[in-house]
Amino acid sequence: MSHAYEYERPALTVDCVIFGLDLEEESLKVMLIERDLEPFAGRWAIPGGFVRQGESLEAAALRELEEETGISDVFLEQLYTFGAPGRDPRGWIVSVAYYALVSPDKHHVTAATDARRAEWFTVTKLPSLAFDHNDIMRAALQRLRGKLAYAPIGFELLPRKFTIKQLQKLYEIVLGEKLDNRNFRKKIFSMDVLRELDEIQKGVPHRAARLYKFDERKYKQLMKQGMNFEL
Amino acid sequence: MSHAYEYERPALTVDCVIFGLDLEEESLKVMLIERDLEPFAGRWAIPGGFVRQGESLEAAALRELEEETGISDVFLEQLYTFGAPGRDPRGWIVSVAYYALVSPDKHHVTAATDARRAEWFTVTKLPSLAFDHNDIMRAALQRLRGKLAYAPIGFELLPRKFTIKQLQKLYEIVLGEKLDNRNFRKKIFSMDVLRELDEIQKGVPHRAARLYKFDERKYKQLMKQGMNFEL
DNA sequence: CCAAAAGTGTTTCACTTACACCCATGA
DNA sequence: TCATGGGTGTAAGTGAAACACTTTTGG
Repeated sequence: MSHAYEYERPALTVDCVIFGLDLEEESLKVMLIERDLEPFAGRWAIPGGFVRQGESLEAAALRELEEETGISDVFLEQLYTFGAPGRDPRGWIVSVAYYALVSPDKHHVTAATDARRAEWFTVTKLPSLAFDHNDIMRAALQRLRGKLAYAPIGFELLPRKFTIKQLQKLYEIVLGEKLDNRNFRKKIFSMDVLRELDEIQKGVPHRAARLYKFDERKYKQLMKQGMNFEL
Repeated sequence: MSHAYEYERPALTVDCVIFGLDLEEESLKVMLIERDLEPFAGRWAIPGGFVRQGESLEAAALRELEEETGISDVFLEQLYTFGAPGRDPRGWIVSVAYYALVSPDKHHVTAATDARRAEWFTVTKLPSLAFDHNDIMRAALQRLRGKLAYAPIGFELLPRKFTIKQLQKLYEIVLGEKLDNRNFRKKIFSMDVLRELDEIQKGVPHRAARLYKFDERKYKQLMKQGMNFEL
């Protein structure tokens, strides 16, 4: 590790897999951008862009997110860094991948500031993506599925006020398996991280469900006391 | 994402946290290198170096590992990428951190090819490290502890042939808590991923323990069938 | 009053935990 | 033969899984 300047330097990008939930059609979505330039013009890709000097990686990811989709203030976590030689035909480009979880409250979506098309795709029906973005997507899905079980990140995909059924649906959609509603309720209530609201669901043609929100304060408290979230 | 060349580029390094186990003194170790150049001359740091063009990140980490410590053929996994502005006073340097698990079979160690001092440190007694390497170390430890519980990576830290007691000790050392030996045995045997050898421990002044090895073949088989490793 | 989803209790079974003694070996 | 760690069985308790009916509301 002598001088930093003896070496060729890669270009550095961040790519951000943006997850959203469609509760109506009960599917997990990701936002993709249609490339207008070569290479891979016309192909869909994970939104991303170059990191600027003086900017942290996370800041770059947040900036790209905002610029390309108009989305801000979301859950964001670093995923993995992709640097295989040849992954980008333009040259040596290393990409730090992030994933974001966007609640339906914030699907202002498709509001890309530049002219590129941005669209939500159902994760089970993805087109073949540009670059090594299929790999990135695979990694992101694996991480989301894995982490959902032991970290309270699912709430980031729901509206701030949600019903237990919606929460259960979220788990069923992402994990791809049916869950027993009685057991699910017992488990989630036993963890004592939900705050029951005085409000109920509106506009449903049947009995309305009670609304809840995730009590982050209580969650952090319990974590300090050594509880562990698991679903 | 127009032209890759409009932007400043960071220098890219890999740093590799090397974990080893000392079964005699029952402690978890990491290998550190004493810096001979500014910045941080004389301080201890996580071994690492610049990524070369045409080289994958993992290949760079393996190369550095080999060059700096003489260690090869070990478990290696990407950890996290550190890119905070100002993390390196020499300029914009982004580092992809890896961690490696080295079995005592391979502690040829301290055989750094260049003149720098390399030494094993007990993780609970680390000096203050150069750059943001304290953060990297924290992340590596957290990952190791977390992953040990649900992935069979502990075996990477043991000799190829080991006793159940040694395996248990490993878990105790890394997780920092005593485990009940009867329950530990029951659990590990119930997972059916160990192959019992016809060999026993040598050179102990008491009853010799049976030796086992991790049966990776069987493990993969069971994983496909949906079993999940957990300790 | 009917359709549709919300919400609730109990039993069974498996797994985890806690705990103490005999066994085999080398010196 | 004794000291040292290796190795084993069982009972109690806890949590997960399986399962079906009653309640509420809007139309």
